[in-house]
Amino acid sequence: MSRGVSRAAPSASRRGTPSAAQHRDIPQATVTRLATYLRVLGVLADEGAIIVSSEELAAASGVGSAKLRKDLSFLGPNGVRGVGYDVTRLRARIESALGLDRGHRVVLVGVGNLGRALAGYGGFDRRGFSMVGLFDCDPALVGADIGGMTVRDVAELADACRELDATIGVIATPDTAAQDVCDQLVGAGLRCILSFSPLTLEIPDHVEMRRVDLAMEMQVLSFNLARNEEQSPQQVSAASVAVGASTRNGSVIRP
Amino acid sequence: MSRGVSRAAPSASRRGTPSAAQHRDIPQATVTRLATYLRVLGVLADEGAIIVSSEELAAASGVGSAKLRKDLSFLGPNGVRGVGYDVTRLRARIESALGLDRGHRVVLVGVGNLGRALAGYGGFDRRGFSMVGLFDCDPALVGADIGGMTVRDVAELADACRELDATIGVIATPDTAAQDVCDQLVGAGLRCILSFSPLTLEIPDHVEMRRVDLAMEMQVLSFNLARNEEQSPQQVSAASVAVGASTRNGSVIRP
DNA sequence: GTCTGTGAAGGGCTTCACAGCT
DNA sequence: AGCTGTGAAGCCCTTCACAGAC
Repeated sequence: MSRGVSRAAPSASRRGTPSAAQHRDIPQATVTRLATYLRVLGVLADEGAIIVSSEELAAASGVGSAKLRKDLSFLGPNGVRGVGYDVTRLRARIESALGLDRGHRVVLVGVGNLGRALAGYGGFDRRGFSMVGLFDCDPALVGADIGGMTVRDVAELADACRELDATIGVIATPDTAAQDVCDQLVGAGLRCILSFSPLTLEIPDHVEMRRVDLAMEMQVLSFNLARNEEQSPQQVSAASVAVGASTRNGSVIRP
Repeated sequence: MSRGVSRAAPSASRRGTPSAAQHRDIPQATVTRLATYLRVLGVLADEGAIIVSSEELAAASGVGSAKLRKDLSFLGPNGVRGVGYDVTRLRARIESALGLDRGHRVVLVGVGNLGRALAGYGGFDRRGFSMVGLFDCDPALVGADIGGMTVRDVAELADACRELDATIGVIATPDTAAQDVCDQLVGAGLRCILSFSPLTLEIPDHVEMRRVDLAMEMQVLSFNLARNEEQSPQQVSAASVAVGASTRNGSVIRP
């Protein structure tokens, strides 16, 4: 994930100012789940919930309640003992911790089917991201209007990133173009890249990159199936078919 | 991730027959990386590589060499000391371990932009999956031809799954339809589901599910950016910009 | 009594360093 | 001499159980 120079030193664990020990000490695994809690809280808020307990929020998020409380405790005290968490307050707290209150501006490169799916995905705006630029190298697509935005030529990419003040770049191009696009995004000063190419793209250490590899997800799924079948060899055991009560709409407090 | 009944007991750790201790004891984290190694080995094979060392394969995969060797050791001895790994043999070994040699048959529900991107994604066939059915509920889409396949009505889903002998179901529908489609897939006997809905879908314990949440990936990215900026406050340090030598095309042995 | 926040115990994964084979 | 395979040490994360606030 880092180009050259043996693994970026994992040192750096002493806090700079005692004021903002916000980000550093949160485990990576917790960060991933915070994003989940945030989404669930959004649903609860839409339903009009005001207070939610760790048990309820955990169930709706698919984790254990102890884990959830531990996760939230990294952000400092958030709830009221004997009562629960204030939905609105907790949401704001997590958003702030994840850095979503800074209004990220996203550029997307590659408007094939995947790119179009991303461009049209309403979930981004709702979660603090705004799509500010679409790019492609296909002359037939440049100038086209997709979801209210005009597709620009990828040749303008680097300049446009600066001009648009983009903070996140998304690569949804064919594999052959991925590294080149990546280099351009990095060259333009972007430090956050989300790639849908299965290739291991090379980036300098200061750039943060996440990769979503669709085929890989299926492969992991395939393995887990094999593992499960080993456990319960032939047939699905009757016990595991009997499902418990759904946790949808628990006893969340409403106005 | 499991519906009802407090967490499936994590017991079950004794091996059944000593013959096939293949699947059980492989750590989840290792499984994820095996999928990565497999892809990289594919590239190496295409380039004509015959033997590869742990150092080279690790670098191309973006992990440390010790970790790679440890990962591979879970599959038994695979290499030759003092030499390296036989590319073809190792590939076959990993494919077998991941259960990819059983020829998974995939049905895809929801052929919007995302669904189309998945249907047209060449990477699946190349990695042991074949798309056998496309479904949608939109009458305007049913009957349409996408990538050589005819879109069928989602009403036929359950029957078609059995008839097509599908082993993996992919949900690429809007959120509102996700749980319903999921229930149908489970009802038809599928035990492997890949969902692109951010919702926490409810499934019985014997079904394996993976979720890809695009907005969540961006949120995690956002946090990591914030963390990095705390480390090197204002400007990118000059040291981290200096990138080392690329590891592309190392000294892999060719014919 | 109820539900949060947290120290402590436990388990799993990573890293190290080297024994062992070619 | 070179590279794999692996015990052992260390670290991170999860889980448990309960103290503490309301």
